[in-house]
Amino acid sequence: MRLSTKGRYAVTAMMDIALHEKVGPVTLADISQCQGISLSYLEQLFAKLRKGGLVEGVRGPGGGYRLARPADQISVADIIQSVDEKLDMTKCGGKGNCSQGEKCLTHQLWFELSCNLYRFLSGIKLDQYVNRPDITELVKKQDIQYGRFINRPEAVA
Amino acid sequence: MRLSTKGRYAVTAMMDIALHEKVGPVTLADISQCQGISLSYLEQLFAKLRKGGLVEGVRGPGGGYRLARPADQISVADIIQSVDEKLDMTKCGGKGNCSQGEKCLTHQLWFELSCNLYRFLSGIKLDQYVNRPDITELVKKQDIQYGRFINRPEAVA
DNA sequence: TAATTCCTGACTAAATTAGTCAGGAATTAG
DNA sequence: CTAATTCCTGACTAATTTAGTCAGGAATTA
Repeated sequence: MRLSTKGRYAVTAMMDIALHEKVGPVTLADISQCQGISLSYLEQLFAKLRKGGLVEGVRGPGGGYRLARPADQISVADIIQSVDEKLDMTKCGGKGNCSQGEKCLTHQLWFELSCNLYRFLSGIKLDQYVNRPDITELVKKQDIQYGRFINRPEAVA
Repeated sequence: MRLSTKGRYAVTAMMDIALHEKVGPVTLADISQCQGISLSYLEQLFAKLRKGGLVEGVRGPGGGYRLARPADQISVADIIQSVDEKLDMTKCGGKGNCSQGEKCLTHQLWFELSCNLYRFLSGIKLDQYVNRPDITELVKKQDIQYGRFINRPEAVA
């Protein structure tokens, strides 16, 4: 489990989708513009998120991405794991052969730390932020600012 | 706050020192050999740990590094922060000007997540592992395996 | 049929991580 | 005092990861 800007990008994008869930699928072009992430890079990340079973793509006009399961069943850990592949922080990848065939001195340390960190990040689900009034208000403002859904009046209603 | 292999190296090295605290200063050469980290890279990391006030260097024969304060006052967060510099995960660095002068949609999200993560990692202190019998036993075994303190019989006693 | 959007793969650039090298400064043991 | 040990510094290189670019194809809808 690594925690870098790559993971932040992924979580940010997923959050954007979750926050607009009721409106319909969200295009990568919108996310790219509003969150300031390059479109092509988003496509790389979403290839992984799709493989991870977190989102579904909807092609054609009016399409975009939507969550593959409810927001209360998607955690920050799920997202980071999908894009960062590695799960644990032990040197040996959990095999326990880090030091001349035996477990190294810090194997247990990292194993436990990984577990705790994973448990912590698993506890944070997307819906925790979606259901917050202060956040949803901010979203509305910024959607207007960026002219989002300007040619989809049915979406806003 | 980033969490990468660099941070793992730093924590691993610090743990090695903490686990041998009673024996005396630990040399980077020993850490390098036992933990499998390049000596020169360790020197880079320890330059930062020293600046961060976590360790003190002792020069000359019999020297090495020791903790600058008790092990129960050094957290994993302290160590990672020392080597990875960045503290928070917001795009703007906490300034709140991420989106056209205003806070971006996910500013609050990352701010809070950073706080929580920091609180979590701050809670894990070095002494939690030093005081565990299973770990200290492992250390002894491996010190013999690597021939550590072979010319310092007073240390073992 | 044309526009939209996902989707794929190959490529490049920048940043970070990791390691190398050469040498100097402080300290201690002999 | 001398030599060995160890920290300490800075510049350099290599590998890996992150980020972005580009070109084009596939599915869908208006």
